[in-house]
Amino acid sequence: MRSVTDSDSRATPRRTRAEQRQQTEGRILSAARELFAEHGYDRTTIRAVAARANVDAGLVMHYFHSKDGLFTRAAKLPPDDLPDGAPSEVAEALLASLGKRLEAEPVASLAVLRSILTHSEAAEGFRAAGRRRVDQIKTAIPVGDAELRAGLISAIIHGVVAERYLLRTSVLADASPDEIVNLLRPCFQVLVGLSATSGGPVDAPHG
Amino acid sequence: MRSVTDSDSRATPRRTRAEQRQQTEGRILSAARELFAEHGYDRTTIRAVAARANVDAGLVMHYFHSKDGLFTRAAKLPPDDLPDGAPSEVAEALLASLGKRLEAEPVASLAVLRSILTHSEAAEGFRAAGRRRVDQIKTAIPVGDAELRAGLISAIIHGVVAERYLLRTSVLADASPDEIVNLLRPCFQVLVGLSATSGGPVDAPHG
DNA sequence: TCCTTCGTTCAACGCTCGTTGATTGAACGA
DNA sequence: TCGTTCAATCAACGAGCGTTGAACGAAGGA
Repeated sequence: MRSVTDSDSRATPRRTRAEQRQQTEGRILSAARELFAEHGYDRTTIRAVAARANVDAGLVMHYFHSKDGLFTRAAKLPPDDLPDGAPSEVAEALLASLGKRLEAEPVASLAVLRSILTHSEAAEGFRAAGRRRVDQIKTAIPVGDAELRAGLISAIIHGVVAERYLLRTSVLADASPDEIVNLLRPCFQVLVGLSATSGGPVDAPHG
Repeated sequence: MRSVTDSDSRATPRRTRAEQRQQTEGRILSAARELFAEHGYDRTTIRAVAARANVDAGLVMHYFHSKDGLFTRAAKLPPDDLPDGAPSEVAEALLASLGKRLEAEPVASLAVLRSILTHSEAAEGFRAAGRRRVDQIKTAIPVGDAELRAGLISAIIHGVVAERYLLRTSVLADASPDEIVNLLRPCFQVLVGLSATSGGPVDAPHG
């Protein structure tokens, strides 16, 4: 219950300036990620971020120059690369990646997702990531409408994640990741060009 | 290109008070729906709605009492009832309903959808509608995890609609409704409990 | 006709927000 | 040790917002 980042930032004065700054910046970024994920860009106040990070609002401005700057830094996502290969492998890789996102809340990713519909910068970043994903999937699907198929898979993933974590639709919020992944498996297989009943592990319907 | 509701609300003074009021209210509601759908709840200003409706902001308050009141009225949706029956029929009905929503922008529905992630009232209305839909679908699916299956279908529909109209992801925004519906058909059939290749019209893959 | 009703406008209040600039005091380099 | 750097605070500005209440003028009823 006791850590270095306690309520008073000057509790342990035995730190170099660089350490101090890095630590404070980190605290601000964590607070920002949480609040952006919880309330979205517009409803998240610089003052609120500062308060959660035990810091003055002016300091947030000093470090990140603007609210947009803070969001850009806080919502920066590592590019998720799925291995290309046979369609069945791609389908399984997509399902595994989805499963991982359903195991534990991906806070930074939720910060973007929550703000996507009302903040143009978040939307643009999301579209760019979507294009990358579509291009990756496309190369593994040997059909003419590969782009649309990849786009649909993307839409399904984001729809499920959004309803589970942002909207907390009870059905999806309570389900186990495995249940969801198993039900979605035939969908992904079909969209990837496979028949629904061939290739990859297919579980019997639950219950 | 010419209608009674032109820029000047006093252009045709030959109207009774009730007509006048109803007309102005309608103009305000249309403007509100458009702006809520375009920018979401937070970024839509009462002043902006009033300006688009060629009316003073105070009048909007006078008629709707608050911004929330305006949103509630503007975002009121007619309940979409899909016929219950055999799983295959339900799947087709869901696909048809999706197809309709993909043919023409459903503005009122988009106003809700755009505001869902940041406005709690919109979220609650959405969840309620979702529960109704899930209950409807559930009765037609004879398996144990019917609720989750229905929830997934819901999530897919909203994911697709959101990416097409709100995010305007190029792949989904440019595709024809038929292409989307046909690709999604096997997914819905599987989720509804059918095998992907039996029952209902199944098109050959496009291209 | 006169008084009431009501659609509509206008100016303003109070609040919150992003942002700024001055200021303080401790860490730092010479 | 002394002057500089820089993390951090504080008070304030200006803009935009939802909301209010007074005021005006045309429609409606007696």
